[in-house]
Amino acid sequence: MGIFSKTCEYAVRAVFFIAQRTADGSRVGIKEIAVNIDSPEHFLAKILQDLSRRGIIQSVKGPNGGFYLDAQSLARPLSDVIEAVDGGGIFRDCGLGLKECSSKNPCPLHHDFLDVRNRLQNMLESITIGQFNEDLNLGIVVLKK
Amino acid sequence: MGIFSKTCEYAVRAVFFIAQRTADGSRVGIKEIAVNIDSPEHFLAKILQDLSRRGIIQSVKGPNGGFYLDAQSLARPLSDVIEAVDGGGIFRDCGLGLKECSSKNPCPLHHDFLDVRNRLQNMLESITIGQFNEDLNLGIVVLKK
DNA sequence: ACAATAAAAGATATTTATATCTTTTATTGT
DNA sequence: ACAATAAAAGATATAAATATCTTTTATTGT
Ligand code: FES
Ligand code: FES
Repeated sequence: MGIFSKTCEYAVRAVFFIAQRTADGSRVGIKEIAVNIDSPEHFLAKILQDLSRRGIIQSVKGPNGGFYLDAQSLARPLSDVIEAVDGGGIFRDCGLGLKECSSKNPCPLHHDFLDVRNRLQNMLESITIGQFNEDLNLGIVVLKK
Repeated sequence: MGIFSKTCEYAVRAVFFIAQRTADGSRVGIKEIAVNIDSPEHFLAKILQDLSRRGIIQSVKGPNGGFYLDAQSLARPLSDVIEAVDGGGIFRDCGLGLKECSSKNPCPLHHDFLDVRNRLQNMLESITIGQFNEDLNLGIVVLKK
């Protein structure tokens, strides 16, 4: 596994995809999302249900229903998705697994980890969910393969 | 889980502990290591067996036996331990889980991830297993609690 | 009202990571 | 040779992450 759990990777890819596909106010269904971000459909459904309950994404049932993002959601920092799915541990926990990460009783790598973690956090807090819509449209960046 | 697997966290903590405890040429047993880095003994044994097979740490059986590190091992970069336990994925894989991480078909976060990953890699490649012995002796850094 | 649609929810299955226990092998000192 | 020691190896066990399948609920258009 990488920096995030697989679950979280799916969540971020899905959220980016929904952002791009529903910029015009339409909705996109779970099947279409799953196919386009290359994720297991039913598993992704669970993930998106959870994000929907938390208000990070929006959804409507029934015909013409699906997932979408309102203006507020599009403006959210990506870190909100990470926190919702994986929790904030990646931003805060000791890189060597000590129960407490503190500059009082630091592990040998505390100083270095703090730096890497802060960079990661700053990066994810300054990226918004909607900011790649255009690049995705242009094919400059991709969400599968 | 954090940036590394739990397995890998145990491995790094253990390796640091062995380095400190055997700087005088002695050996340290699995039980003592486990207690001092707060890890499950038998599980850690498996991990250290693997590191021993790979030549990253040294061990001898029998009375006065245990784990230790030769001069070469003390000088190893910490990245070798990470690579041995978790594989190099953390240094190379796409942060969003795309099968290939490439600047040709990049994910939206490719640029940012590349930076974070490279920093992490540089950091772990420039840290040696033995370099915290003194800080550990002085209690400036710790491996448990 | 009704039928069709699509997400939500519930239940279950599979795989991987983590952990424990037992037996074997190598080494040492007597 | 022998008994004691400690890691290595083997066999299971448990927990968590990942994945699939089925049933229910909300919404829409007719
Ligand atoms: S104590 Fe380990 S990263 Fe802070
Ligand atoms: S393609 Fe995603 S990090 Fe490089």
